[in-house]
Amino acid sequence: MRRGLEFKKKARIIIVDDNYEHLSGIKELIEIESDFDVVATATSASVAISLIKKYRPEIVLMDINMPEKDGLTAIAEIEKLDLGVRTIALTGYDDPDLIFRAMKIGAKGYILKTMASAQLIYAIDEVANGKIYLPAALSSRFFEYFQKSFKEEVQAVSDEDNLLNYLTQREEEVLDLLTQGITYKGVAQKLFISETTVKTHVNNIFQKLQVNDRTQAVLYALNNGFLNRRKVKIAI
Amino acid sequence: MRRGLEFKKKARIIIVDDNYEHLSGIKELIEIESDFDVVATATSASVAISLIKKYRPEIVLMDINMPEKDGLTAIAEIEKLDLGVRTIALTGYDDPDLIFRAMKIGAKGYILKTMASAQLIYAIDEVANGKIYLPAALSSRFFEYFQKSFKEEVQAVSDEDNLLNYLTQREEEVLDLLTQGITYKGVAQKLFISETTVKTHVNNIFQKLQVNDRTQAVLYALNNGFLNRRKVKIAI
DNA sequence: CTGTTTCTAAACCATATGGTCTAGATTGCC
DNA sequence: GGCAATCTAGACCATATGGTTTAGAAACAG
Repeated sequence: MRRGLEFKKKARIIIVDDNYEHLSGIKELIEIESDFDVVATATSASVAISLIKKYRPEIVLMDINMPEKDGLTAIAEIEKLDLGVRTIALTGYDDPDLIFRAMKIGAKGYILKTMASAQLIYAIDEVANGKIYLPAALSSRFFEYFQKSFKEEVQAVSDEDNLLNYLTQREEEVLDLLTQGITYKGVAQKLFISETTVKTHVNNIFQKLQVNDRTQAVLYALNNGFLNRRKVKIAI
Repeated sequence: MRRGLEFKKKARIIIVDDNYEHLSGIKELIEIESDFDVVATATSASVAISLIKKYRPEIVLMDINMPEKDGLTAIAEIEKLDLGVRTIALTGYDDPDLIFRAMKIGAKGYILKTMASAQLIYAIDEVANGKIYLPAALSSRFFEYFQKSFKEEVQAVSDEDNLLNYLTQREEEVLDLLTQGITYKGVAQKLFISETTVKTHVNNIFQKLQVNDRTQAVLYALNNGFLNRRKVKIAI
């Protein structure tokens, strides 16, 4: 284990939960069952941000379900501060969308309140040691969601009747340059051909892609995975 | 456990590895230490695809590092077939990029060859039961990579000196229509203003975005999170 | 009230772009 | 050899696009 006694430093923690009873419950739990140091607590996200700036803790336990400013936004803000603070999301729901969003904005862990206290301690320990911790059950949910959102995109992109497949090599080169916002003249120079030849290619491209102008051609190309067919989009 | 004896069905498995010794090693391991049914094996991805179509297994163990057609491409193809086959990636490397790409294209698990045999069996079991399984260590790596790629995009997108921020509301509306490949005339009709007004707006947009034509403006907009600033790109 | 910003719109002009047709050279295939 | 596809390139024309300037109306801030 890399966290041998010689390296062990009591991780300093701030807990945020709008429910005061939960808050003190978690605080006590941590103080009794671990050797972490709860330096502060907060019942609102805005207060929490100030406390974080002041105390610079290693770990923040953040309840996601809070009125006013919600936990996700708070996590995003904390990440933006870039203080090296590692945040663990704490919530009652294993909603895949919540998990996905939390991990996306930079949460280093995600724990359900219903989980055993030992698991909470373990999670804090892992995250304090630089790892990212997501319990297997939540991890599984995350990936289902993750893959689903990709699948929809990929299908749209790698279709057989992608009109881009009908382009000749030269036409692809021309389109490639068009997607960089280069004029016909520029394309002609880059490819060492005359401008009229470029125009011929472009017209053929338009017909093959069934569009009327360069902007539409570029949009078609980008939306159908032309430039680097290995790129896709994901909704946050 | 949901997989009580009454529901247990011997999962049928196909193993793919270009190294024949590894292949038979894994096969034996599974046959001895579990009650899964290895219905076929293959030493190349193309053969594997045929076998999968023929046997319709529940699980495919796919080596990622293969010559000719690599495992990732194979997994993508299998997913495209949409036969309900669940694929587990098997490799020697815990390269985060590999893990990310494998999970993105739809692998339901990712196991290192160096891992204990019990873990392989466990993974197969989990995946056969409809879950997605990624060992904690790999999961951690995945998320680091995942978050890093998001962080870069988010920074690029939500930058203060994003020239898009200088656009007025009307200019944004015009640009929005431009990014849909609509002509000036079309924009004018949609916004109920004259074509010359559109031109004025467009010219202002060009100056603010420091570009010379609509294609470049559209590209700038797309690359800087104009359309739906909550969308980002990730490389597979 | 005055200056600023934004949205509107026109005139004028130059050039880039798009549509269509024709055609030679090259390559590869049957 | 001959056909098909591809890349090349020109002519010709219509229109869309881009650059610049000017200017009125409305909203808003100081």
